[in-house]
Amino acid sequence: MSNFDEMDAFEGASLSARAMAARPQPYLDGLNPAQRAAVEQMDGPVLMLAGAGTGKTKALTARIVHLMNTGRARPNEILAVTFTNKAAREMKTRVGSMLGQNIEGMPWLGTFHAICVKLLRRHAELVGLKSNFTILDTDDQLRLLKQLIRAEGIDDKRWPARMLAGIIDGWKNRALTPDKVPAADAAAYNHRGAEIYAAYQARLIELNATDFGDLLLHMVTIFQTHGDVLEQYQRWFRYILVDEYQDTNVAQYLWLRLLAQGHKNICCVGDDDQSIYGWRGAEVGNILRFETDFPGSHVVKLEQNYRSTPHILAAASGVIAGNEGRLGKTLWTDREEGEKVRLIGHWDGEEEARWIGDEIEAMQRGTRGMEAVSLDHMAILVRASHQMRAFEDRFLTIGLPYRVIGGPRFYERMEIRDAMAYFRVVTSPDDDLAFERIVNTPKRGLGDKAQQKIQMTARENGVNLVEGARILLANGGLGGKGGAQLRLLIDGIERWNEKLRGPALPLQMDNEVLDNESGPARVEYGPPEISHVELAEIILDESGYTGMWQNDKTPEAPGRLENLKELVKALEQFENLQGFLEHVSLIMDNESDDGGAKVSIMTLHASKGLEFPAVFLPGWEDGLFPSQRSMDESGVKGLEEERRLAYVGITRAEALCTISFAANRRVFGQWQSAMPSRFIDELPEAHVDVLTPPGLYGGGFGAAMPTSNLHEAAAEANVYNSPGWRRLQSRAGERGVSQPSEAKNVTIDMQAVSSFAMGERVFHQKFGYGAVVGIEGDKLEIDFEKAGTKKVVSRFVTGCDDVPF
DNA sequence: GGCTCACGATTTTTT
DNA sequence: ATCGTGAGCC
Repeated sequence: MSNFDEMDAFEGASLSARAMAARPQPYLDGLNPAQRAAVEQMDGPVLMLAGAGTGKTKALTARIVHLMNTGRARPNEILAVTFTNKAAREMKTRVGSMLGQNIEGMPWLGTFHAICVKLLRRHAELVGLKSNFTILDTDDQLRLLKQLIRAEGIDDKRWPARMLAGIIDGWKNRALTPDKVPAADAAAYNHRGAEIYAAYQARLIELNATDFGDLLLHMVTIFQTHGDVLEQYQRWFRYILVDEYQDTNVAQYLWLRLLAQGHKNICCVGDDDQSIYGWRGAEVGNILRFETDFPGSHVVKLEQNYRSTPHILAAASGVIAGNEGRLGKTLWTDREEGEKVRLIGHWDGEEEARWIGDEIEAMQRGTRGMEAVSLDHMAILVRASHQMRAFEDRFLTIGLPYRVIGGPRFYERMEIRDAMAYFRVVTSPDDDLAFERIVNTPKRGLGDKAQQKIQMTARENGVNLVEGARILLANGGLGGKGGAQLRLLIDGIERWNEKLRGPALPLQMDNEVLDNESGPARVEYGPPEISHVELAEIILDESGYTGMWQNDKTPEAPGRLENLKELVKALEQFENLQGFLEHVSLIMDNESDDGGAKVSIMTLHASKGLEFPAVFLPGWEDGLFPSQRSMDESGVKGLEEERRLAYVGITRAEALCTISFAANRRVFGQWQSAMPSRFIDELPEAHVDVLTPPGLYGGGFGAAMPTSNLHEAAAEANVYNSPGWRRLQSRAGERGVSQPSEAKNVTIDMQAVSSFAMGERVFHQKFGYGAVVGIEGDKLEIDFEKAGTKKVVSRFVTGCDDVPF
């Protein structure tokens, strides 16, 4: 691109605009016309419809840079919202590197929640909160609800707190405060839902706390009831950008719409075909309605796909075409044809796992002249997390390294939450929920009775639980071992709190004007006597929490201690405990990964936004995928969302996509047979290879025979759905008849014979301690103390010098 | 107050 | 099958 081209584009524009345009704009190079249009259409509402793999992040970041570069907005006047911290981080990094310098921060680039926290801290008093409110996690939320439910005398067995939490979340997603719950929802939670919701909200205010949903809800409320506050931000945010717009819920939508009414420069990026979060409140309708919601808008479609082969795109398009009411895009690519999508049926889930394992090993090795593929470049995407087990079991047995994406996150682990609760009690003694969590952890002999006494005393005196406990002890209301232990804890909290050196005076909150640097109102802290890292160690140590895990003999204990160490290490990056707690309540991700190539296993939901050269999509059976529950609960809408999930799955693949299903599967301990997924029928035949299933003699079904119907070819599996056939098959499997489609030379490495002896006590990362009860080559059969008998490759276990148990 | 046994539920999940 | 919860028992 030359500057002349650039000038041409601006011919007729004012001199200043031309002068602006004359600035170097290297970020425009390498954008395709659609992307470029999305970047250069700066005025008014813009909907960037970005199909899978069409380079939307590139366009989005280029747009941000362009806005700054052309002087349309300063970095702090751009509001850029994402759903995940990961996305926010990526955008920050990319904007930074595109600018080729360290941008002086974009304070308003972040997740909906992070941005709302910033705003809410400035205006907390408008909804009855103090600016230092705490953000409850789901655990606290549930405990609080349970208390309220019991106080109402409701049987929380018949009416679980979880259920109510879900209902309340749903209302919050729809921006409904207790007084606005519609009559149609009156029957919710045994007709008491709205009532308890109101009580819950009131209690949160008392606790000076919010849950995640409140962050949005409170801000919408403030914007709706305080025109002056809203106006101030409408003026401030000259440009608004929203990522993954199809995932926004009603509250987020309202929030955005209110803010966008000022300059009307809102750019929403999304793909209606990838809307897969309807079950948690996302409204596809938001993106479908964009043009009517924002009159005078421009729609730009990004349709050139840079990720997948034509066969893969065609397969995905074929499936998604079954949905009604799409905005409609046609993905295309100039890549080479590549391999067709592969389809294969199996006898049962275990065989499916075995076949995929073999297939992965073959690809890793490189077969049929194809290049070897790194395990990092392969992924297995499942509908429900319980499907992962079959793969984990199999991969553990054959020694195939894998990683599970999206399991419990670091900050959701019990030990981390416990530790955090200690920090919370120390930093804010009013945090009753945190106190409840740790008062008897480790065990201090303070059971229900003692805890109730503390609650009573606190309530009678109108103080927090820590204070209540102190009074109770002073009155001699709790004696014995429990009393002494409680004394220790209370004294400890006091001691730690002194060492903490509470916050010095918060700087004046200025609600009138946004300061130019536009950071959140900052609170300064005095110099602590000891570092918060040391303090954290002291707290965990003196409270006996670390000791509790050191004395714990379960296989998880060492890992938990490790996590605690990591937690303390993470503290170093923060100025103080408060800052850390704030960060953690919003950032719940865990990206730590040790080296070594591994196959990724994850749910389809977790795979959105990712890509892999080779993707396996197992479990395509009606009832499992599409999920029966989804169809029962949400009918056609549910089915369409499942179909979008299929679309997301297929479009994760760059070069090789393998779909499979099993005729039989164990569900909740019961064997069940299933029909192949209806989505299989929707795959366009011209782009699919039906593989011969292994172990089915003579290619019992679908053997690349010209059939008019893939489904029919695949469904024949059920013909053989009898116990006798099954037994025959399982034996065939054991004899090794089951082979991947690529013939391979199986070499059994006899060198690898394990160095373990029968009866030897060993330790395994996942299963804990056990004894060797069988040895076959390098595979060991181990009777684990906790996990039962498993076959495991010897290099995954370590011997221990312990005395045999 | 702590432990054991029985019962029930069991898609997807970020912040 | 398996896991977490809660009631009931020591």
